Amino acid sequence: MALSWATEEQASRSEQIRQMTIHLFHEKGYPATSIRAIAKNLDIKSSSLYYHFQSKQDLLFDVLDRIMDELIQGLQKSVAHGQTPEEKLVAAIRFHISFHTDHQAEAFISHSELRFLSAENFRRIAEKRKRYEEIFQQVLREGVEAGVFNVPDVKVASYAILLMCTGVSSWFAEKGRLGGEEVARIHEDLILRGILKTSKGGNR
Amino acid sequence: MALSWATEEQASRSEQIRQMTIHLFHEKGYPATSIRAIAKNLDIKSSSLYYHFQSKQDLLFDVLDRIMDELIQGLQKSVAHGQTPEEKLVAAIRFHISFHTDHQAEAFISHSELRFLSAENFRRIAEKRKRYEEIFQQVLREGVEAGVFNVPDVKVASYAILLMCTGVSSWFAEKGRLGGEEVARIHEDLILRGILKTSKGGNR
DNA sequence: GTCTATAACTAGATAGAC
DNA sequence: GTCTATCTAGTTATAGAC
Repeated sequence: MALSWATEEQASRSEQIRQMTIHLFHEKGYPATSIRAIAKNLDIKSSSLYYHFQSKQDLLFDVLDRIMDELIQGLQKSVAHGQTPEEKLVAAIRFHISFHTDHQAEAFISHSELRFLSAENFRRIAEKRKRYEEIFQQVLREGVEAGVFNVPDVKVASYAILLMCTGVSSWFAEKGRLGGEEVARIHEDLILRGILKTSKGGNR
Repeated sequence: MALSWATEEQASRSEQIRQMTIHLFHEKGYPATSIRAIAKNLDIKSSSLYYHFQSKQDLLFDVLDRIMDELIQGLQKSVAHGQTPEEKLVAAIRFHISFHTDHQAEAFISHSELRFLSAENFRRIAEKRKRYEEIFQQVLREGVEAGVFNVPDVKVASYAILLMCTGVSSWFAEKGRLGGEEVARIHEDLILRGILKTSKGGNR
């Protein structure tokens, strides 16, 4: 599945640059990826890249900002489909993991390259990351208030759940032993059994 | 707690270089950390650094290799203290989290800088990482065989547990709301409830 | 063990032609 | 929108003095 802004058959040059940037940032990271290398991979000269983006920092921000928008939009949409806190949580976990298996490069750099953002750009991305985490925390809180979740610390639990699933992008292999859906089911099971008040999570 | 090779009151120059390297790699990453910067922070010239290490790559490998040794040794020692699978798992989680809260920089770079190792150096570090993961997997397997753990996929479960706890180093703040022990307890609880066979019909 | 000096190279970014 | 050419500054690493 391609990201929504990349679904056009003929990707614009700006979009080609973004995709190549994501690929190379994933492979080598921001500092080790030169503007020249991005350009060379697209068969243009590095100076041409500056027609589309103001600076390397600008390109980093643009890429990360779009990934965050995609994440937030997708999570909101997924959670909205659930009725109960348990359904909402499962939907959230499923979305989070499928994003991390389907877009490994995007998911990886959305964490690893944060420290290369300028102070102001970091502030803007950190805000969106907080919005994303808060959706999870809200679902957990609803479950606690409804008396179905046993979560002593919503923030720590949300970090634990997010990081466990986020980590999938570091080991998941497209052609590995398990498919994305199996991986998602294992994680749902582990998490639900970890936080549900009854132990019905195990035999859903 | 300091790492064992750093307990001497007068750290050797090589050790000072390693500590500064860890600090700067954590802050900026390998490619963005210049040999000059490491040297400057120790009030020596960059050329002097080459007396102690052959190359920047050599320094990266040396630092990561020692971190892996410390992790493996510490985990083995912790697990050996437990009698039952459950005790062993709690000991393993406690060690893993305390390492990630007490040595945030070391823990962080032991993942983030892997991709900057040369092919041969990567192979050597990856082997040690595998050894570390296998200790966790062995404990989980013992629990399954003893009939106390409900873990449908030992590998995925080990990754989920490790990554959940590993992630602590990315958000844990020394002077934050929670101490390291509280964080560890919350994670132990979440994991144990997630995998313990507490009721019948837990299998899928 | 640390220094000065420097070689050989690569980086981000811009000017101006077409 | 892409090119050539170039500026300035930074990079790893080495040679050889002390």
